Amino acid sequence: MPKAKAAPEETRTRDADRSQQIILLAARDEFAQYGLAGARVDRVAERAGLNKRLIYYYFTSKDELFLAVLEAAYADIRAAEQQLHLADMPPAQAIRRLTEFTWEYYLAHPEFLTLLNSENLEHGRHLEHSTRARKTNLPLIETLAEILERGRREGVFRGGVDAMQLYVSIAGMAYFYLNNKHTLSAIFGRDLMAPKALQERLSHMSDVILGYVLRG
Amino acid sequence: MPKAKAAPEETRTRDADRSQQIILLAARDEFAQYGLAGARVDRVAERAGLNKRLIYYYFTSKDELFLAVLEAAYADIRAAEQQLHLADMPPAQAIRRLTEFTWEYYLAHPEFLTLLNSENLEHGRHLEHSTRARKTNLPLIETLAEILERGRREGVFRGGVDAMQLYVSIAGMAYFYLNNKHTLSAIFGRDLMAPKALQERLSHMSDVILGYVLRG
DNA sequence: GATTTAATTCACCAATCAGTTAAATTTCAG
DNA sequence: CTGAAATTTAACTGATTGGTGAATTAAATC
Repeated sequence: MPKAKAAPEETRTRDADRSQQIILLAARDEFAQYGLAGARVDRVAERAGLNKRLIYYYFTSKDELFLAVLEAAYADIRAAEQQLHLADMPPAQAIRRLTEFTWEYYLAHPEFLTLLNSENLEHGRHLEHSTRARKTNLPLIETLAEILERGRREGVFRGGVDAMQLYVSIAGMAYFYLNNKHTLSAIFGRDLMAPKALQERLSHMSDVILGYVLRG
Repeated sequence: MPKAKAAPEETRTRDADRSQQIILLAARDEFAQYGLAGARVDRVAERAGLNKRLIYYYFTSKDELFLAVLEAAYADIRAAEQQLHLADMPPAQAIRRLTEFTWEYYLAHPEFLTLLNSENLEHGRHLEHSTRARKTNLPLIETLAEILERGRREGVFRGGVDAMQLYVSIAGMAYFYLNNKHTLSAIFGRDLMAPKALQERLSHMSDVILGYVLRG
């Protein structure tokens, strides 16, 4: 980036931005796999193929590295959500789409779930000092509230539905299943990750959520 | 003082069972607070007021201690559920009661949530080797399936509802809210643990779940 | 009350970990 | 060309960690 002569991008031996990005992704995987306490900075360096010292050079400490990972994770999911353009859809379709999206995103990004767990285990102490996080997250609830209001005005949705409650329910139904798939599988003796099982779960979720918001 | 002939239980200075129980409770709190990786055996000993060596004497390793804690946690919640006698209630009341119970249990036992998280972070490797866990958990789904079937026969419930799906949804709606209360509060700027907020959450959950199972 | 057995304590690793020190290497503006 | 900034490296540290061998003490049994 900080250079453009004739052939700008070829054999970059040094690139601060790229190094930081590599560290961030390596750290994300490490934190996701082992949790904050179980993660090892040495292993992050190994994953990144970079020296450990560099991690401290760019991110100061393990905690600040974790915060950076967490903020990036939130930014990623909210950015993906905004790509859905829910506000442009008919209300019922928007809710269905959000449900599907949430399910599929959690399925494709299991690291998001464990990162959330780690942060909450520590009472959200990293996020507390992050104004960035709130700013990226609030728009979702606002959009959802508008959809609910629009649906109500059009007479297809019931009234009195709180956007945050609904979002937490959608997320929770997906989250619990996927986050706890190992214990649930062990306990109930069913393979919860079989394609058919995944399909059934999404179908069930949609039934529950749409059955709730749609006017009986 | 250390004597008891006629009266057997008074000032026991040594009691293997009691010590094991004390260790188990101390370990539960430690694992719940810090997760498996973050938990420290030295701190468990400190909490228990007993020597660390004793923990290894009774539980062999940190992992086996964790398994013991986890099995006890499952046994506790399933025992409490059985006390509800759901099978003796009208179907709709039983579902409502189960929803309330799940919410209140998670609220009163936050350690259950984080223990689950820890075990799933490690792909359920402790529970895998535990036949005890499956035996304590399956009856719940069987009971729930019977309730759903009874409700359907009586014409109050819709058909085709899978007991496991429904249970996961009930648990998930409670779990996500309570487990992630810190990040959700930080993000949405609402105190999710205020009495009124808690009441609203349960009310919402009941609406969603009963709205789903009840025949429209 | 002596002896055996079980419960508990003490003292101690060897390995690990987050973070640091100090210096080497590479890039590039001037 | 060169000096300084940017980037990379290896070696180290002080504290911590799960786990252990052996001694000690209380209770049960003889």
